[in-house]
Amino acid sequence: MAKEANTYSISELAQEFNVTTRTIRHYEDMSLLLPTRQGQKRIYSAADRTKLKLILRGKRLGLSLPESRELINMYEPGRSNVDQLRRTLQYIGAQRQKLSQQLQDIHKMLGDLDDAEAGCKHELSTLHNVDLQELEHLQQHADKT
Amino acid sequence: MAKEANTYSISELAQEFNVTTRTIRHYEDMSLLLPTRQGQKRIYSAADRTKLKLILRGKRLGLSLPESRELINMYEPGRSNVDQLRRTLQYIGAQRQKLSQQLQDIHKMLGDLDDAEAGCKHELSTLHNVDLQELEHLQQHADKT
DNA sequence: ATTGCAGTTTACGTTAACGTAAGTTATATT
DNA sequence: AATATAACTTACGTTAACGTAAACTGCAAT
Repeated sequence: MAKEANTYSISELAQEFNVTTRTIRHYEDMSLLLPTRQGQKRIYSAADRTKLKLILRGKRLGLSLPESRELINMYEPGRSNVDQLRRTLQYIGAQRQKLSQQLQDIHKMLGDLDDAEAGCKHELSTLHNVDLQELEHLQQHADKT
Repeated sequence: MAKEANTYSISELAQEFNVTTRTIRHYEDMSLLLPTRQGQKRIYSAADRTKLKLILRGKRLGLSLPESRELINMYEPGRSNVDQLRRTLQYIGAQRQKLSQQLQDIHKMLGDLDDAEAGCKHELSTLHNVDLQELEHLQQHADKT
């Protein structure tokens, strides 16, 4: 049984996810990540990498860092407290609501984009006709001289 | 033909969309809205109301105010410039990409929420069993005294 | 006339999420 | 040994999107 290292340096993760090392350290400051250390250097596990991925996904969806922290902690075990579990279930429901609202928003916006695109293309085509007319004028003018 | 007023005061819009008047004025400062005036007071048209709705939708999807401004301007006429139209089409495409990325993110996160919920409910059920066992102990203890 | 809203302007304050710079340390390479 | 490279800590700076406070202006009802 060989040792499966499967760890990452901070710059490896930074490269992979296209963020700065400062950003990753900031997430640690905000208690979203807690990599082990090798001397002074941070060593990130596969789990850490996944957490980072979740944070960035949350960011794309407009979550704050505390919100992402909540979600990450949810996915982890060891909350064995009934009240806390109930609160977590509440939170899950709330998040679902937000996401379904976002789904609606996205579909509406996609519709709007379709309309806008159609409008643009239409205008473009009429403008092209104008261009062609102007071009003909120019050519006639050129013919005359 | 009667006149259809269909205008709003700033506080009416604020109430309807659950934002502060400060927020609405801020959008004006950022050139997202440009209501007419009745003396000093701002008068918002139905079009202004729609714009506000678009801004807030954009906000829910993580757009910045300049981005929302772009989108709003897109939906309006009078850009009759070929280059500008092409750039707008580009922008539309980019937005679509972002939205489809968000769609993916949302579906993934919804899946994660399902998992988390299942985990929670499972833990809750086992904890309830523990509670029941403890309850029995307590009752037996109470019986003894 | 005054009290009380609803609205206005001006301007400084606040928070989140990093950016950026300066100085330090550890490891590897020439 | 010296230099480079990557990482580290500390700490002040920046930007967006408003919040908040202060002081002013109508207009309406008491």
